[in-house]
Amino acid sequence: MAQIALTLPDGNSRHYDAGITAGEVAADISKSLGKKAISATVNGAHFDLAWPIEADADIAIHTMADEEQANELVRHDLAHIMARAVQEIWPDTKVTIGPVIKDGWYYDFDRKESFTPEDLGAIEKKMKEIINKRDPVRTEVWDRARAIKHYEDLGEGYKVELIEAIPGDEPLRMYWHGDWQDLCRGPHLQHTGQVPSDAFKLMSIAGAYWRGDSDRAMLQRIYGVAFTGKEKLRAHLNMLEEAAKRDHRKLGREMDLFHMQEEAPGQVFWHPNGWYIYTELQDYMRRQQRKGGYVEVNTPQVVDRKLWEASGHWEKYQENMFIVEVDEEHAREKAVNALKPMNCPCHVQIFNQGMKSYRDLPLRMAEFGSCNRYEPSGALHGIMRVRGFTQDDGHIFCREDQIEEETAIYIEFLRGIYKDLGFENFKVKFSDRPETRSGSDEVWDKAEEALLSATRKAGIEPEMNPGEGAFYGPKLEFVLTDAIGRDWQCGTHQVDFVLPERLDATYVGSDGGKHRPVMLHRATLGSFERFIGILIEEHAGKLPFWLAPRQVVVASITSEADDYVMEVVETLKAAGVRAEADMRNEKINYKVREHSVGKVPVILAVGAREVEEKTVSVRRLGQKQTSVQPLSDVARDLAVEATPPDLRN
RNA sequence: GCUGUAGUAGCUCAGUGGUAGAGCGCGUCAUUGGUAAUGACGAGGUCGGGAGUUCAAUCCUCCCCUACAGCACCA
Repeated sequence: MAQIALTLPDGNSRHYDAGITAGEVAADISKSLGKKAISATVNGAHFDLAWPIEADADIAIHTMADEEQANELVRHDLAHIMARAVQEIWPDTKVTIGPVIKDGWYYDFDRKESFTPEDLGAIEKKMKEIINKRDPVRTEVWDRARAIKHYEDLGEGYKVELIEAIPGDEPLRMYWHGDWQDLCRGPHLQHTGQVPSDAFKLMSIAGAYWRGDSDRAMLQRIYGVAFTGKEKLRAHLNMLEEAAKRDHRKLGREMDLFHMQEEAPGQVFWHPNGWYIYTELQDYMRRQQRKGGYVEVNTPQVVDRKLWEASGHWEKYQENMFIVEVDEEHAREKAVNALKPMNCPCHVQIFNQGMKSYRDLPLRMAEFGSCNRYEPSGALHGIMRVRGFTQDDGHIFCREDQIEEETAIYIEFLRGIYKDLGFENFKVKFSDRPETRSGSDEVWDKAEEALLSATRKAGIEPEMNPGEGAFYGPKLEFVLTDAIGRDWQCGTHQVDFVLPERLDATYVGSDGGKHRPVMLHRATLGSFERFIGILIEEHAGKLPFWLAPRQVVVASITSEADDYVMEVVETLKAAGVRAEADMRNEKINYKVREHSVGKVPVILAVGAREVEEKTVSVRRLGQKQTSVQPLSDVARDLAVEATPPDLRN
């Protein structure tokens, strides 16, 4: 029999017969490792202890102490155990797929009756029974025909379809958890008892389309979370509870920032406090854009469908547009308009006025553009995904050879702004051509290459998002996450060769001939609505002082201090600080609590002593200790903090 | 849009086939207090909307609206 050399992480090599399993290697190294081993990494691949190793390789044996591998195995085995539990309780249920995801797993089932939240308890109980049985996990390799026949006989049509969709001709791995069998690429643990029975929890039931296709069957998905130990599960559940407190919908109410109501789904009623944030941000962005060489414009809300037909949006997005029909009495035909769902076609109209020369390029055009989109009801989410919103939109008209430079300039522009707003780290995703698109493949080749190369030159290696581009061009997405870790695209930068063509934008080149400009679509915050939502969750409501809607409350301790309270408020206002007085007949404890809950960053308490000394007692949000300082010093310091970062020296 | 869950006072929630309750908030009065809730009293609800069953519906049935979780979508 052939001999193979396996190299351990410490550099030592051991020699074995080919076909030895990682489990046997572990046992050979030491008896205790043989017992504790759960899996192995063989040449970078995660191996089941039962799989044969056929050639020389680097090998590392894993135990439960290896968090990454242990979590994967525990979660993956739990997916199987849950599917088994469900089929034991409801044998008419069809199984489909059940992958490991962040913090846990899910499994999709097809069953006539719906699972109820109460069922989760029953499933959990059954799962614990299976774990306690310590059933062996067994693996066999079958050829495809046999596997297909097997599933056809069982009536598991989804499994048959899965096998048929797996490319190539390789044999398939079949797993058994006790008597229960599933098609699976593995790896797995050796018996169900290795899964901690107290470190998982079934979280929720939701619908999910088979193969992610909304034209196909709606399955029932059960989500679970799992860890290697009880403490880690508890910590995770605790984290979720904390994250729920940062939810912008909750804080929006508590801080009196905005509300939404049935009559205007997906649209925001901004209250005075929220509008402070909004306008502060807008003022900031306007300054940044002026500094960045943009000209600001403004375009109509209601625009004839002809323009949307010309741009291609009518064809692709008609069902997501608010249609405004005007039936003018003497008009020959009814005018059909749409509320502007985006600004690009309007910006091209401005570009098209008059004759542009290559000397005008790059032309950076910006608009705080209010848009309305009829988003599907299920997509709405607080102020993060809405039907009425305002983008900090901009379009850069430039020559092809300016794409890279403009992209590089833009990435730096965005970076500086995100940094000012407290986002040092953000994801960058690159989305290339989607299936349905405008423009020739040559044009797409050019656009994708230019965008990607500029991004890489900016020192960013984006995450690839194949097929997710806009219909007119590839895009870069700048992604921020909410309190519970969901991704939200905020900034974007897109190359577009198509729209200038469709809307016939031209400029006169140095050769005197007409040329087609390239259009770069870009938004930094994305929309004020979404960005403010993210901002609230990121800071848990404790916004940077300059963005805080209520910056200072001056609270009297006794009514003797009322006159002085007003003096302090006036002094602060004169210094450019948003200050308000609280002279209610309440105890200082009460006032401190109320304004702390309201996330006011600074509370200044004044009583007899402060009146006497012309001082204030300063209390910062989240801090317990206070300090007594001269009013003039405090006014000076807060004036600096109240200044937006781009205006400070 | 799809699957599931939910909608009772401004907020968080309890409750019942015989037209509703708590805490907080709000108002009035008393209290002038030193850094996360002073006390007493009081005012708030056609129980998301519509239809049906019933002597009687906030509660049961159906339809609709909205929200939440996930899926699909996201110019």
